Amino acid sequence: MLSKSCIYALRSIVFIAHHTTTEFKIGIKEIARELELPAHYLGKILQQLTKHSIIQSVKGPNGGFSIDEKSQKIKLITIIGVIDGLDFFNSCGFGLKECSKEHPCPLHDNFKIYRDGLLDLFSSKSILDMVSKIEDGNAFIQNANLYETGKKSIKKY
Amino acid sequence: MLSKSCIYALRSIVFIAHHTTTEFKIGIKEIARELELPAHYLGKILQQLTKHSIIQSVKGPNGGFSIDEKSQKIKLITIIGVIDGLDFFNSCGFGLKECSKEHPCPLHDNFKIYRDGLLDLFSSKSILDMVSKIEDGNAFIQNANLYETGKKSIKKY
DNA sequence: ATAATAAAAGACCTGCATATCTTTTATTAT
DNA sequence: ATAATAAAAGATATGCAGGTCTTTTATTAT
Repeated sequence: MLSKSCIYALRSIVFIAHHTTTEFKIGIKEIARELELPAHYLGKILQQLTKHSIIQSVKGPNGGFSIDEKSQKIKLITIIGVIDGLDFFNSCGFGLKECSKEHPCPLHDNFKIYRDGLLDLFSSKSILDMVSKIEDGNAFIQNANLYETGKKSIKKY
Repeated sequence: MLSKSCIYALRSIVFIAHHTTTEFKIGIKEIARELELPAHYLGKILQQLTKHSIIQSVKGPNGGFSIDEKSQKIKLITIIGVIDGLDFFNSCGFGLKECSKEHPCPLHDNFKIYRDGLLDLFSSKSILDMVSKIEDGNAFIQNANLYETGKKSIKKY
């Protein structure tokens, strides 16, 4: 639904928002390491986001990426629009060229509910909303450490 | 969400169910023409479906594809499982390896609603359900003819 | 000034979904 | 038997998302 690029973008932005201030920036390598993403590829994506002023970057020593207060209020849908475009939210689940009230596919109404629901979701949630959840300990943007204590994953020996 | 292959499969099956009986079969070329799909590629897909006994095929003159009564009751999710697999319905929208109640991504609950909803939808609807809608004139599986009379698409000159 | 750092930019590679083309096999009609 | 038909099967091509590698540019610290 969302491309990998888009997912990488969203997770990185949230990570940057969580870990930086205008003074303390964070580099591609560290983001890539912490989120387990391919560093060079991530570079391209962050470039795009920088060009669109969704995040800020500084080159050279102590450089890296950060995100200002204002940008943290950006809604997820904006980022999706920049990376993937918004065609998905107006497309037919069965691939019909035109799928509308006048010429619906057999699941038009059903698909529409979910597509519209996701659109509403992405249109209502901001970067900051994600970060808050993480800071409250109610969500994660990094992968679970499989060897963490108390995780069901292990415990079988 | 569904791959092109899967969409081609679903549309073709519905088309076959709508247009054939055990006596009157339909060939790849005609299906491809009517649904505007690449014929040879479609062949491969129909092969898979035949192997899985979701449709039936006969070679030679007057041969082609058909679908028996019993197979028309097959649910869409079965076809999706054959062509795409069902990983999607158990995956994280943010790409986390583990995304669960214990280690949720920031939109875990929201994504889950839509994923589960789609799963229920595909699990409840059969080929026959699709065909019925079409035969009742309440849905289409072929693309709209842009030059059809009374379609908003044109009418601007 | 120089060296070190880190993003930006550009060129290139890879794998897979998608698509095409050709040959083979099964079936039917003559 | 033979020719025609149509799916099956196999080999090959294409396009693009995803990923890597190298060079350039901007910035900072010494």
